[in-house]
Amino acid sequence: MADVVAENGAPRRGRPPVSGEQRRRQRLEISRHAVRLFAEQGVAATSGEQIARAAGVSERTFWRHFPHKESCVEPLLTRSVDAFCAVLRAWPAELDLIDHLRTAYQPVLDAGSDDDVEAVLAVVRLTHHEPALRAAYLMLRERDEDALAEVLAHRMALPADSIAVRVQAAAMSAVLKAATDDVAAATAGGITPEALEDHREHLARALSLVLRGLSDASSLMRER
Amino acid sequence: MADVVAENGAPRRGRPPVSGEQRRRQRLEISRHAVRLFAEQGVAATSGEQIARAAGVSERTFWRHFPHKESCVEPLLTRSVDAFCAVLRAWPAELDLIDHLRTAYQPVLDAGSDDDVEAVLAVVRLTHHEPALRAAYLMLRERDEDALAEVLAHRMALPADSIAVRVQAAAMSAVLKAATDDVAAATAGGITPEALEDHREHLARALSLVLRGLSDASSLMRER
DNA sequence: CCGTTTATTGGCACTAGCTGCCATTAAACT
DNA sequence: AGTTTAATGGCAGCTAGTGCCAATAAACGG
Repeated sequence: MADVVAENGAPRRGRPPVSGEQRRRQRLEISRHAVRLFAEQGVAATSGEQIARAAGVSERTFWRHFPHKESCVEPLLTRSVDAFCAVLRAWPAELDLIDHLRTAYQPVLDAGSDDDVEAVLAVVRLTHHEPALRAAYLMLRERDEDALAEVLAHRMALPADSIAVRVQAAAMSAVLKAATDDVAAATAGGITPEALEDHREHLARALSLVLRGLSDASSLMRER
Repeated sequence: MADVVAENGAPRRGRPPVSGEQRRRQRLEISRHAVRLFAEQGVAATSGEQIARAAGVSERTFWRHFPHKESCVEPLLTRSVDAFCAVLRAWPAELDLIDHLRTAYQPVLDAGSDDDVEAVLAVVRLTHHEPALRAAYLMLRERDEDALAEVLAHRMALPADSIAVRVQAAAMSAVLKAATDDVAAATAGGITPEALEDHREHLARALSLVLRGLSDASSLMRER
């Protein structure tokens, strides 16, 4: 029987490491419990032990999955930004961004179930009262900004670390953040399709405005 | 002799509370020691007790001044952004931003002594390896974004929470962040006047580009 | 100079977020 | 069953950070 081999050719033996996919699912599951508790009783009042118990794992393994308490929100949040990046990646070269978003972007919904959408919005709302969560949120957004930059770089046929791309990615990210804060506030009393519609339209308009202003990036390329 | 009275009219007695100015100076002084230690031996390896000892206060009062270890960098960093805001505030209505910056903006130098400038840049460099510091840095930038928004709102005669203003402030803040990261990297081996010149020119160009794109904000005002 | 009043400081105990270490269990293959 | 490696759980321990109270400092009026 053919041996299972690692990429480097060494024949693997013993229990195989858990797949990245499975690990992500585990983290996501814990994340859901953590966010629920955070929303119910606040971050400070929620202990790591409590989250671990709710998620059905030992405290020790909980800390192994999440280096800080606040990073519990990460798995939930990244999903929604990943979805946006995917939409961006699928943006046809000839189409106006605003039109592409109107047809391809389901605001936060791409992220997963309705409960997850509500959870994501709840976290965003929480970040306005919980500084620790806000910090984690901002860190996440900056990571996602890099992902955005890669997509833009590919589209503009420029290096991802060029100034033009970085500025554009930063501007888009800023718009995305503002729009997300808005929709979170607007849906505080419950999610309505209208609110999401507004959000998409709103976002599409602001984004294309930003891109229009920056698309003339040639003048930026002279620098350095 | 006339009694010292509080704003509400109640005659004040006993030891008066320390002035905000004095408090800020104290925090700044501690901040300098903390940043030096962070740079020398890393954040994790620097304990609150150590910072307190270096600054000549008890650990307890240290924690009273700074709720978290990482917030030690705040006093130093805010100074440089405050300086930028002041420059923005002094921006004459008829002048092009790029020209105004060329004459009025001394990159990070407005902030204080040469040592402080070096310290600010050192912190920015540190944030790239120390996640906790990065998070604090991002929080700070977001606070400063609000200050920026107020300046812009006044200039554009729009409410500070209007979408147009917020997007513009966010875009400017993003540019400022990227430029700051750049100059910090460029001066890693020592500060040269050329590097600062480049930085200013660079920043001025990117900023006016962003503003040009967004100055046509009327289309944004239709939303909502 | 002395008492009174209030603000700040320092000391100490204590909670909670995390980490390192080791024993135990689980999942593969022979 | 036996071996090998990965994941988990339990426990000790360390540090960041807080609450509480005593001590000191800075104002004032006598």
